[in-house]
This record gives sequence, C-alpha cells and structure tokens, in this order.
Amino acid sequence: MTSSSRAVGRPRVPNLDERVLDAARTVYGDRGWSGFTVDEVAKRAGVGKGSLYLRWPNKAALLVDAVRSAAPSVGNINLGNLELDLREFARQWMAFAQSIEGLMTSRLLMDRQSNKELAEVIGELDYPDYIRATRALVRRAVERGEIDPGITPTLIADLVAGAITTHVRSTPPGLAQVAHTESYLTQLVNTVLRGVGYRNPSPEDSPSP
Amino acid sequence: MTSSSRAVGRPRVPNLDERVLDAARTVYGDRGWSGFTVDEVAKRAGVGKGSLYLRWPNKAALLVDAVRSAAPSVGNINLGNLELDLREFARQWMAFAQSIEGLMTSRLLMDRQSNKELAEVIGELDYPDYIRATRALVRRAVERGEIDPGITPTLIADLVAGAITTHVRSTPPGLAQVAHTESYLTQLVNTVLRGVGYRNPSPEDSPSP
Amino acid sequence: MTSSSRAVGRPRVPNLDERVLDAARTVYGDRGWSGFTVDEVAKRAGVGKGSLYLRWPNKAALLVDAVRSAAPSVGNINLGNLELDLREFARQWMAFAQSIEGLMTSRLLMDRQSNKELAEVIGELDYPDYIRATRALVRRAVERGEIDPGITPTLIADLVAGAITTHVRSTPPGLAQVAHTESYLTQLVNTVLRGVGYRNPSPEDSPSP
Amino acid sequence: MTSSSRAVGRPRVPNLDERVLDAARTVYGDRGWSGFTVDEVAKRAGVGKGSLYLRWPNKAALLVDAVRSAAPSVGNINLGNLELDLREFARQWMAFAQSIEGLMTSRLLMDRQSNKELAEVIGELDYPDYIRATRALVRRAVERGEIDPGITPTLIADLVAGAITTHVRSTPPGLAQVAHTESYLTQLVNTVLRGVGYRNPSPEDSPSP
DNA sequence: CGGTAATCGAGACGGTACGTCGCGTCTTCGA
DNA sequence: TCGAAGACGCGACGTACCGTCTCGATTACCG
Repeated sequence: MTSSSRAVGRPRVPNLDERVLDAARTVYGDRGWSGFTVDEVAKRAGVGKGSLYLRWPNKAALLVDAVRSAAPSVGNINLGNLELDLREFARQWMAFAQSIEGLMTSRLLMDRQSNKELAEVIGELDYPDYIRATRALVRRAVERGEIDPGITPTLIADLVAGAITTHVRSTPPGLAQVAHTESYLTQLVNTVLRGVGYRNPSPEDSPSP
Repeated sequence: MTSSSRAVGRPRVPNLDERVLDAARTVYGDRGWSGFTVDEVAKRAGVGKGSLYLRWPNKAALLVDAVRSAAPSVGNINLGNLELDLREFARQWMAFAQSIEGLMTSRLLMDRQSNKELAEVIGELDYPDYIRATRALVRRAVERGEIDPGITPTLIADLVAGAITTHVRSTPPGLAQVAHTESYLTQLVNTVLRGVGYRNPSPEDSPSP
Repeated sequence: MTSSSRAVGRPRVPNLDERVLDAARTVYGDRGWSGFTVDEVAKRAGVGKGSLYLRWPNKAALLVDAVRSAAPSVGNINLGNLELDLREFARQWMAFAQSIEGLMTSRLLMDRQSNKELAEVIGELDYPDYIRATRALVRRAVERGEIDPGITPTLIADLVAGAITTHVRSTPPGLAQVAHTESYLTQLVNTVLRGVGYRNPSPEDSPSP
Repeated sequence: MTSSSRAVGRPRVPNLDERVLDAARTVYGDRGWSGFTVDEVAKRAGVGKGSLYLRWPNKAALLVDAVRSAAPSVGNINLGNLELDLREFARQWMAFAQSIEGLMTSRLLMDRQSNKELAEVIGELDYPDYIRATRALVRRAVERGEIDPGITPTLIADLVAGAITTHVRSTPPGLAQVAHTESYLTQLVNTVLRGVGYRNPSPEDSPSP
C-alpha cells in the first residue's frame, strides 16, 4: 500500500540500527554526555560513521533515539477506578521523568519555544500523548460517576505530571531518593483526587470519610 | 587590613561582569546549551575571552551564574488567607514560566541532568527557593487553621508550579492564549485548595452561605 | 607605511609557518601525495589543525607553498653572452621542471583553463616570469649584436622552456636519467642558438665555425 | 559451438564502456583530478558502480583508459619535404594542445608525477607517440639530405611541440588570439628548421634563388 | 610624577570532535 | 547472468570551540 520504503539498491542492514543504539546507550552510560562521541559509538558498534549519519542527522538525535527506544512512554491504563488508574499513571510518569528519555523530551519541548525550525519538525511529539492517556482515564471515571463531568482532563494530567516533573527536576541528579518516592506519589495522588471531588465506589486506602 | 595583595594594578572594570552575564543570557536564551559559545558571549559583550576566564573557571560556571543572577524568583506573598496567597503565587509563577528567565532556568535544571560539569557547578540552584517562598505561605495558613498541619508545603508548591510549567511548556509557541490563562489559574488553584482541605475562615469575595 | 599586518591580538608565531612547511615536505617525501595527510603534517609539526588552516585554505595550497618555498624560481642571469646565459637558463629551468614546485605551477596554469574562479585568483602567477627573465637576456644579446633585433624574446623562451618541460613530462617519474640530461641541454641550446642566427663574439664551445 | 558457459543470462550491454569513458572524460575535463569522482562518473554515465569496477580495477585505471582512448594523437604526415611536414605537424599539435583532449593528456602526465597509483597504471602512455610520428618524419628528411644525420628526432619534436604547448598554456583562457596563431607557427617552424641546418633541395613555395 | 603591576580587547595557539565526502566492496531486485 | 541502485567500513577533510597564551594599550597605586 503505502510502501514509502524504496525497493531499490542494497537494503539497509536491519539490525544495524539496534547495534548502534546499544553502543550509544553503553557509551552514554559509561562516559556521560561529555564523553558521548560519535566516533566512539561507531567504533564500538563496528559501524562506519557514514552509515550512522544515514540514519540520524546528528549525535543528539542519535542519543534521543537510543534512549527513547529503551524506555517506552506511558501506556494505556485501565485498572477499574480512578484512584488506581491515577496512582499507576503517577508511577509510570515518575519513571519517565527520571529517565533520560523524559529528559530529552523535555528538552525538545523547551527548545521549540525559541527555535522556529525545531518547532516545525517536532510537531506533535510523543510528550503530549500523556494527555491522551489521561483523557481516556478521566472519561471513564466520569462515566463511572466517580467525579463530576465538569472536570477538565487536562488539568488532572497537568497536576499529576507537572508536580512529578517539577519534583524530579529540582532534585540534583545524584540523589535517587527511592525511598521517598512512593510516599510522595501517594500523597500527591490523594490530594489531587480530593481536589477533583473523587467519590470512590469501592474504598481501598482513601483518606478518612 | 585584610588586603593580602590587592589594590595593585589596574582595577577590574566594574560593570564588565554584568555585560557578560547579559550577553550570556541572551545567547543561552536564543540558542540553548549547544549554541552557548564562549566566543559568542565574549564577542556580544565586547569583552576579551581572557577577562572572561579571569572571572569564571569555565563556561558552565558562567552560565549558571548568568541564569542565577537573573531569576527574579517569587517574592514574599502575604495577602491574608491561603486562597489569595496561592492565586497570587500562581500568577507570578505563570509569568515566570512564560518569561525568558523561566525558560533558561528550566533548561539549566535539565541540562545538569546530563552534563557533569554543569551539575557540579550548580549544586543547590535557586530554583527550589520557590519552595522557600511557599513554605512560609503554607505555614501561615496552618497557623490560621485553614488547612491541616499534615500537609507538606513542598507538595502544594509542586502542584501549582508544576501544573503551570507543564501547561506552558506543552503549549506550542505560537499560541499565546492569554484569555484562557486566567480561568485556567482559577480552576487550578481551586482544585488544589480543595485537595488540601482548605476551609476559609474569613470569607472575602465569596457570597454568604 | 603600508602596514597591512594588524598590530592587534596575539601575533602569529613566526617560525610556525616554517615548522609546518618542513613537516609538509617530510611527509610528502616519505609518503607521497596519497599519504600526504593534514593531520599527519599538523601532528609532526606539533601544531593544531586550526593554526594550519589559518594560513592555508586547503592542503593543496599548503603543499604548493611548501614546495615553492624550498626551490626558488628562475633568477636573473647575466653571464656575458647569449650562449652562456641560455645554457644557464636551460639548466635552471630543467631543475624547476623536475621539481615539485614546477609540477604544481604547471598544474595551476592548466587548471585555470577550465576553472574560472581559479583563473581570477591565479592572475599573473610566477610561471610567466620566466618570460621576464629571458626577455632581458635576449635584449642584452641584441644590444651586443649577437642576434638580429627581429627575434621575438617569447619565442626563445618558449623553445627552450617548452622543449625541456615536454621532455621532462614525457619521462616516467621513476627515471631520473641524470646522465642524459646535460648532453640533452647542450644539444637543445645549440640548436636554438643556430635557429636564431647567433653569432658568438667570443667562441667558447660552440659548434664548428 | 565453443560456448563453454556463455550465452546464458543477460548479455553485457555493449556500449557501456564507451558511455563510462565519455563520462569520465567530461568529469576530468571539468573538474580535474581532485574532482574526478567515481560516483560522479557512474551517475553521469547512468551506470552502477559495480559494473564500473567490473571493468577497471580502480579509478586511476579508468581515467587513464578514458584519456588514452580519446587522444587523436598525430597522424602520419608525409608532404614531400621537412618544411611542409613540420608546419603540418605544428598545426596539428597546436589544435591538439588547445583541445580538451590535449588538456586532459597534459594533466594526466602531470598528475602521475605526484600520484603513485596513476604512475603505475599509466606506464608508457601514448603521449610520447608524437615522438614516433615525428621520428619517421625526420628520418625521411635525413634520407632526402635535407638535414644532417646527427640530429636527434626527439629534439625536433620536443622543440616544436614543447614551444607550442608552453605558449598555449601560458596564455590566459580568455584570449583566443586566433589571428596571432598562424604567424607564430611560421616563425617557430622557421627557427627550428634553421636550428637543425635545414636546406631544402626542392624549393616549392619560396621564390627562386 | 614616573615606575610597576594588574586588567583590558583582540585573537592565535594545541587539541578534539563534528558532520561530510569519497573509495572500493557488498548485497539486493529487476531485466 | 548482468546491471542499477545504493548501503557498507574506513579514513581524511575542513570547521568549530574550548581553555590557554601572548601581544600592545590602559589605568590605577605607590614610592
């Protein structure tokens, strides 16, 4: 049908992409951004620089791709009620925000504010698809009668995702503070639920009645 | 005197620092970290690179200094009750998030996640001092009995500031949507207030019950 | 007076040029054109590539300069009569034609035939200054009454230089054939002298009277 | 039949060689050795690089073949006496020197001086076959008693061809100076004839003694 | 009031990585 | 079986930037 892939000339080696992405992740993990060298990645992947630049326009794009392909974004969530759904969303988003993929995505979203060409290229990045994910989540909650129909889905997504992102970004990179994480998420989700007037049909660990 | 070896030789030009910091902010705002070049900053400030390295040990330190010295942050807010305080804070933060300084601060906090040199220089950046600003604000609300003492001040700050930042960043640069802003803030603040169990003791601009 | 050299900024290291040119000659001598690498030249000269490209626009220009600066072109010749002058000119030109400098010069003269921009840059290259050298030489011969005034100086230069150049170019690069050289030059010069009706006032080793 | 394993599969395209050689000449004529790219030649000939390397082992061999197969060289000349022969040879060589083929041949002879691969491939290029052409010419002149037997045929060829080549190459590309050409050739040939002691036995277009 | 010493703008310096280009080889599909 | 298209590993090119250095020209103070 829409065979945009040309069937002419030597086909690209299929697993080459993955070899390069693997090498990129290794190098980035070992040496960080300042030691993230295209030559090094190419050498470690056993690949010529030419083949590499046939696929990615520059080393930033390569890194973004390497990171993105390793950590999937936020998936569909449907656990039965808004409380569980939101808690799971928060957990996934926290992981995303702490990942390099999330970092890169944020950077792209910011750079487009001042870079016109970038803005056009980025278009509808995956980032705002967290909105899509939560929109369905909120709609179901309304249908179940858990919250009022007047609640803006965007607001809930902004609150949860925004608080988490801000929290993570404010934390210096060294401290993982895993222990602190879970209770923070619980408190956050509970607060948001109360804020939107959540009435849970099957009480689980909600605040006092 | 405590002058170990000072006061000899030509004194440093006083406003040179500020000229450089201004130029640094401009360049970083325009082109981001990858376009943040020492030569460019020096040229735009009309300053020799030598004088520049006389003051900052490397370009990361310079950038951090530039951003830090520009961040107006959030001033002290005390309007009588939490509702007014939070609304004012939201307004200020919205302005900050949309400003160049806010953009730069966000960028800097992100770049440090992947840039070792930056992370070392930044340390405890001023960004989290929005927490300090809100901490007092929440403490007073507790004292006035408007909210429960168990509420974490950090969480409130994260919610309001985070939702706003995310909202602004998700918006494509073209759409200013000023009209939409005020109602968004109102809805946001109301939701947060409800979430933390706010009960206003002295009704001000709400109709009598 | 015409101080085109700027007196601002750090002055260029004076002997750096010569260090680079030396290294260039060494590398070219060791490895030939295909092994003549800019990185290698820079490394062997202990010089950054940047400084190198500050002085020469590309590696061809560097090589030309390296070669040119080692072998001066044809100098002024004045030995008393046309026979001696011409013989000396032939010898010098033979050396020039066999040198890499001569090679490069020839190449430039040819490339300008098909390259408009090159033609403008080259302008009056040093090559045609062999005409200047011989013009004076022939003029003096006419003044001494050794040859007729109707003889075109250009023709004599074309004959001697052209025959030598053609002879050298036709010879494969391996064979130096030094032995053959001197007698060839003698025969060549004698033929040309006879061709222009040379009457030697002080017979030396001219052909039969 | 003698078909051991032939006549099976697609037969080779016959004029493919010539298409490639044409393209090679065009590219080399336009851009010289440094711009002589295999990819460019293949593209311009509408030929795959594979087919190209099926016929020539490397690009040097291809180039030599291209130039060699185009050089019209100098045909057999036999007009009755040396004067007429030499004048005709001069005219032909002048045309050759001004032609694209002549330019390419000269270039090739030069490039081999600095390019090892080229030198190995070229070996005894056809260029010196102008010597063969003139050798017969001079031999007949000796047999007719027009010049002394001691004259080296090579020298005459070098003088005439060399002077013409040098003259043409020294001329900037803009000036065609066609008018000047014929008289230059006459003067040149006359000088060379006098130089080798030419005495024409059967006057043809000169007035009676 | 003239010497001394630090600072200024300017820009060259040694390195290192970037992204591009070309060679000669290879691998596919269509003719 | 051949041919076109073009991807592949390799390696050099010319550019950009960092952080350091060297220049002549200021500009204070200190003796």
